[in-house]
Amino acid sequence: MASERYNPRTAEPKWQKAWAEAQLFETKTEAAGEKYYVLEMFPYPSGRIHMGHVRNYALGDVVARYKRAKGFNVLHPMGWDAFGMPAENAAMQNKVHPAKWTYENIETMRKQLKSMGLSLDWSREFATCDVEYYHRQQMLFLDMLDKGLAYRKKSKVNWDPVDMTVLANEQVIDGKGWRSGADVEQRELIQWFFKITDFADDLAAALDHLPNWPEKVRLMQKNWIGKSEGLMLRWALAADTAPEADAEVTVFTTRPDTLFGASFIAVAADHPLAAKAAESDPALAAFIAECRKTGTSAEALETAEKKGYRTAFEAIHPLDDSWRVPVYVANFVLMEYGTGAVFGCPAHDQRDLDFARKYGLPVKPVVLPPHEDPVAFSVGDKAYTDDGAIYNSDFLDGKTPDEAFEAVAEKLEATPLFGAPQATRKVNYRLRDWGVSRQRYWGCPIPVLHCPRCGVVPEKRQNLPVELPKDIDFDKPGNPLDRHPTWRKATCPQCGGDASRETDTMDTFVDSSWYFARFTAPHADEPTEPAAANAWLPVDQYIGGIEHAILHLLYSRFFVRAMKVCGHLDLDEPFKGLFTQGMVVHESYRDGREWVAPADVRIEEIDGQRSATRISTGAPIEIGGIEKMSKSKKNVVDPDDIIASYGADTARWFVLSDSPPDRDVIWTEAGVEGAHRFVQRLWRLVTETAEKLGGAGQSVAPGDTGLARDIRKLAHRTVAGVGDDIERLAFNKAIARVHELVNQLASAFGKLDVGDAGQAAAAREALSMLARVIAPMMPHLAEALWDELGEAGLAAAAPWPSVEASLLADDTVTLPVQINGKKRGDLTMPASAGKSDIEAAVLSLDFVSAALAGQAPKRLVVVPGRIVNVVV
RNA sequence: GCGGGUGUGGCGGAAUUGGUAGACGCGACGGACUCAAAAUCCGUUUCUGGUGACAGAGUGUCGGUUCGAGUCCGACCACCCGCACCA
Repeated sequence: MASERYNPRTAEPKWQKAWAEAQLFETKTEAAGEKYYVLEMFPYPSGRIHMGHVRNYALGDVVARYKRAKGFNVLHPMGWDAFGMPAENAAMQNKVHPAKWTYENIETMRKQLKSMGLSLDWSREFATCDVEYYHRQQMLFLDMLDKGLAYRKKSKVNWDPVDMTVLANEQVIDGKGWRSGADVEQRELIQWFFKITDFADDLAAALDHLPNWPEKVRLMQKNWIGKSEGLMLRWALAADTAPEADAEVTVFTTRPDTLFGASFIAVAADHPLAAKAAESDPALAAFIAECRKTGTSAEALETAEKKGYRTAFEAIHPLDDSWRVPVYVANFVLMEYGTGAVFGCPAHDQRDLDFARKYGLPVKPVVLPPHEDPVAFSVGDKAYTDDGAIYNSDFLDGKTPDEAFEAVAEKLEATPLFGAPQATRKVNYRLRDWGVSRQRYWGCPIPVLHCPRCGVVPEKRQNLPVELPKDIDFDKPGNPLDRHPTWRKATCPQCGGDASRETDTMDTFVDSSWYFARFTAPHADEPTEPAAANAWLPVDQYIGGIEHAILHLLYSRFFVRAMKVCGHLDLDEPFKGLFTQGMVVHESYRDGREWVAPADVRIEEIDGQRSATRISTGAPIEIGGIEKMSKSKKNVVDPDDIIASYGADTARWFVLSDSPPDRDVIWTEAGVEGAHRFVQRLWRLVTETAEKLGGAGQSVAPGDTGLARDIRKLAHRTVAGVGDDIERLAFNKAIARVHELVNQLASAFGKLDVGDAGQAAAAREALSMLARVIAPMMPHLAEALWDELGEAGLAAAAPWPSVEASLLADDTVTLPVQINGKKRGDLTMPASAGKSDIEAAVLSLDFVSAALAGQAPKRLVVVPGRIVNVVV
């Protein structure tokens, strides 16, 4: 019966089953059609999906379903980013094995995702904690080791002495471990690194060739890589101040053009020269110790005052050996960047200026701003960092800073100091190599052995995988692999003697750096099947949160380069198109200090004043801000509840409506209800009209006049518009168009004459188009409508409707007519009317001749198809 | 501090990139149907003045370019995001 309400609870599982049985979404690499790879960032199996997932996967599914309808061979896989700390935390807290916890979560979340009706190829599913997956990751590691892209070095880490583990920077809060609350120590450990800096230049340069990435993300990555070109510049220390002959200090500078403005050298507290000076100066030793202390808490640096300590050393100016500058140890110089030493030019660097003012050092300007008088110009408390003309600088006078840079570089490259060039050109990056060692259990074991005779030895490929032991205890802090009774014991592949396994596991960012490649051949013995990887990659449209703008995306870009070097694929960039979606946010509610979940709150509006009460007690509740859904603020809405009461289509439609997908979307109960009303309205419109039509209009060509033509125009225009909008990922606009179509069809169908075969056929065509146009967004309802309309097959397999171009053009155009730029009326003309026809018609309009009052217009602007402006 | 972005009705947001500002949705108000309610349908809804046709103002603020500016240019204000002693 057509008058029945649409019931998603019964309809949605039915269609999901039909899709699965038809294996509609299982992709064959060799199938017909141009390839299109849509991927959303795979989820961490935390337990349940949240609204952010719903939005992310709804966005991707629209693209996947639309492209499929357009005839592309679409790859749209799903998997699980399944290694990581929460599983270990759960193990410690609930005595459940990380594997069991993880796989149970995956089970739950897979079911939830399936209830969304996503067009995913589940046959390619994997979790990164599957042995089959991390086995191949270990192969990659060995390949990278072989190519010199993985190596070990000593590095400082944040060490939590209570949990006995290494913490990431984000896990250190105010110098304390986020879990234990213990003071975090800086420890030097030998760690594994990937040589991402080998590709620093390419990673930065290639960003310019990713036009389908958000500008913002490209910029963030560029800043992160932080390329700067400069000189390594050696300064001799004056022999009478230095403890040994030929002593020198090397600085890195990007501004050799300001060398004549130098007034001091500053070295980091950890610099060898500082240590040397401190040997004979206890006060300096104390200063260095103080720097180290404040150095650990990163937040303190922000406000920390620039402090320095003057050593006895003096350096000789590279361009004037009669000129000496003092050497300071300063708290603002970083040992990790450049050489750990800088020369200060206070006039043209704010930081150097602050320092110079504090210690009374000379401030000599050497770059003259345009239109400034060289005699009068001086620097106050603001350094001049812009372009200008070099002056006060001997042979550099009159040059631009760029020219002066070159001149200094050339001269000093050719000047020997203690038998080597005084300066060499050098490109420095902010980017550091990627430390991948984690002292944890639930990660991919690093497949190497430590042999007392042979040292660090890679495990043999045929001995892989190095599997995680299953019998593990989390009773004690520290890495369970370290204290496992037998797991570490192994045989050295080189000498056959006893050796012990590496107990570090890999950062989980490694797992997610190549999963998109694995999806192209998820069951291959090798990490990839190069032919499949090359056929499918790059990912045409990648969709995920902005929070991964830097690390995940940069690491993936690095991995593709490393995998190319190792012969696993032949690809320059992993993601051709990137889209970063906004968050799902919700109003928060609180009762005093306690946060209250939206489900427990009733909202009322009286005279425009919204107020909230707790449903159970009737107590008033304070309405808080609109914030990211989070458990701590309890402003979460469970997708399961929404799908159970409204259906997946309503949830999908809602998260796609209104807000542009790159902005935050505010979840509101009223909005969901509006979406659900629309679902029902569509159902009613289609079923009632179909019933009215009966068999009328079947296998008849739609009419081309009157109402039939009007109906066809509406439908064809919507198809064209929605297609454009989806291509541009403007789903909110696509939805507005569908609303418009439904509003207009509803009114047109009111006048429908079922006896007119042309009209009936036009109505049929419009409804069939409507079903296909909503299919990417509301796939279940689309199937139900498709079925009601008596169409063959599944809507999900139906091609995108083709548009008749003749129906997009108008026969007449209505031009707004302005007088002096203000709209005063309309003029309707045949679309074919020329400029002179329009001019004549405009001048004969009543309100135009009234405004002209017999005068000729000063100007008559006619933009055909757009507007007319009469200037009087 | 540096870099980037955004400011449009009560709210989320449109505006074909210089051409009718406010599409579409939410909310609100009015009406129809109903004994009544829900659901549904129809209408109104930027502000000010007017019963009204209509008039005036209006896209953060001030100025400019243009026949015409939400859109371009300059200055300022507010908010958001990223980076932060990177030499």
